[in-house]
Amino acid sequence: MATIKDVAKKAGVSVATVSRAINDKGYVHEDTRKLIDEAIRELNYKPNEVARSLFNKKSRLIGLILPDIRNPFFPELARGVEDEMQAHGFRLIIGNADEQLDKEIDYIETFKLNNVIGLISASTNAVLSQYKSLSFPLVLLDRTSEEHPSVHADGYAGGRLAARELVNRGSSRITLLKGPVEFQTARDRFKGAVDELYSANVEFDVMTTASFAFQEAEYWAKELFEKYPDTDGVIASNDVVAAAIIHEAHRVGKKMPEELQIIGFDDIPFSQFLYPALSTIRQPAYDMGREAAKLLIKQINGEKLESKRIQLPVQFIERQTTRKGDHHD
Amino acid sequence: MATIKDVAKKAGVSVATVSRAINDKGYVHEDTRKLIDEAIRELNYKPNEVARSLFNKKSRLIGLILPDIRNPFFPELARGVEDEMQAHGFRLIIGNADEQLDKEIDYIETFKLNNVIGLISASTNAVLSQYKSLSFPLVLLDRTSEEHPSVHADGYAGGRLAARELVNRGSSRITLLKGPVEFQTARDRFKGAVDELYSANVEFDVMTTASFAFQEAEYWAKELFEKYPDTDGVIASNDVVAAAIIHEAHRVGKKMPEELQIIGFDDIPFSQFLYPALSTIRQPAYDMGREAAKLLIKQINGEKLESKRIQLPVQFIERQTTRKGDHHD
DNA sequence: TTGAAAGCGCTACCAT
DNA sequence: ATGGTAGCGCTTTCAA
Repeated sequence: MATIKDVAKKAGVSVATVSRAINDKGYVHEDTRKLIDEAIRELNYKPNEVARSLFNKKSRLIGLILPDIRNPFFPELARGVEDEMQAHGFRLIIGNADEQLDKEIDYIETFKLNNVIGLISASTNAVLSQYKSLSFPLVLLDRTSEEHPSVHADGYAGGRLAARELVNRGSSRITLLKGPVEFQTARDRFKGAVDELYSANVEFDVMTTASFAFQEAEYWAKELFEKYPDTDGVIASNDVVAAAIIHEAHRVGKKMPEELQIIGFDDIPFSQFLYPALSTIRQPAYDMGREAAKLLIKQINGEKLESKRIQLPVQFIERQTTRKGDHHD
Repeated sequence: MATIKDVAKKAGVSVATVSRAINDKGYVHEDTRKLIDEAIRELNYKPNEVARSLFNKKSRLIGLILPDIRNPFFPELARGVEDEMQAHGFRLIIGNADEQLDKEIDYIETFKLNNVIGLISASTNAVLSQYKSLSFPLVLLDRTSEEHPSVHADGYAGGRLAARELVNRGSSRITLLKGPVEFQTARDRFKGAVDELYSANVEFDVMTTASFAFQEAEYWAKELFEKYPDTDGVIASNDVVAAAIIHEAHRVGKKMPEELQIIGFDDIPFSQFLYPALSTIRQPAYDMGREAAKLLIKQINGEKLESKRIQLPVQFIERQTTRKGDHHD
């Protein structure tokens, strides 16, 4: 690979001048610049990012930590981040924490040691001391905390919405699945649903699903019908769990949506292909990713953030696991 | 962040000695080492990867290029790669090419400029000249070429198997979906199915699905039933497409598996949750990822590769979109 | 407008 | 067994 020295030699100038030329800093004569551009092109020169990074203590790399790359919600977030970053000349490197604390810590460490210029984390353990001692900006995605800027969907409204739709469509013995308690987002959804159910004066049971992951979703589904065989409406903790419940409902012979209504959360691409197609509360994952990226870029550029906590609206997506409602809103 | 200088000062030795100590190279007295370890711990020193990388022209980073992070097959590959790499002290950075050539090129460039020590690519355009001029080893994953070591599943056998199962279970007007022609893997599957169908002397139509992606899957499904309304057996190009077909089949009122059998390819986690649960040809994605990682690590360590093309077996997963067969194998 | 030189943090060579 | 030092490729003073 050609270095800046090669370029300098070829153009007959010093490396300092070349450096100024590439970075558009300080003076460089028009003619000299031409010479340099020419040399760069001929040698197909690309500045060595590592050397730059060593000097600047900043690369052009952005780290993104995902808690579980297998849950389709997160790849969608990643795409939003990616597209926005790409448009601004930053490069994204993704780390999959696999819901394991040590992996997450490893990735943070890797990102630090490789001089990322910023970090977006959609992962579990934002409370971690690891996140405090960062020398670069951090944005929380699909998570919140007091200390860091964040982007998340309105889980509380989502919870209320899910409950309201279910009630309006006639479920009266509702089972509310509560996601992992560590997640603020999961708690928000839960609280929203509880509040709505209380105020509508509808009976409901609560079951905790201690994870959002695939492997366990089936287990939660089985447990659900064992514990609450009479339930006629389920508010699932996310679409993956909802998918498992639909599957199990078929197995135990429940008719959907006649005998059992189900509402998911997320609206992952697969939900439309389920049978019956899953009604769900949609989080605008792609947009959330983009917003998080924008927030991070602002910080990198040293701009003031007008809002540190960006909350995006959710939306009820009506499909086939809910009945036609008589409501109007 | 503490540097090697700080450690040296604190331990009262030279940086050279510290360097030798951390890297276990050359002599360093037991007592000195203790001093150094002590200093490292007190300062919480971590060697700066960027500086190391600048000198060595090698980082500990492995690049992984995925063609489409939204197709659940690829995250599964990624996890295999990740786990194996982690066990060997390498760090994985994932790039999502999003099936776009320029993004793929960008990622290769980023990886180069950040001195990755090796690259695994599951992406489209392995033919690219970009892949030729690499200064670090490359392993192709879910792809093959003559020039580079690769790991892939036995698509040909998979195609045969899919066709055989469908025929044995009584489909006689089969529609064979052919994936994107650029992919050797897609061509292999196709060829396998064609060969089997010919030798079984069964009628079949061919429809090309020019992508594996979600957004288009629904379109292929609709096209399928418009063009071939009488088909009673579909060999889908992958599970995502199969999911869309199941969905569409419900819409047009086809009973599965009685009137229509479907076989997918991949066995992504979601397939078990479809209704009817999808029968499919399973690729051992996680293992493929691990094997690719092993292959890359061997190359990095300069070991000879006994086999450059690793082919993993596929397997028929019987679920509900195929009828009970009368066959025995 | 340009260039010489120092230095980012680390490793490796060569002395000692 | 240890240390001084050059140099990886780049940017940035500072002088010219």
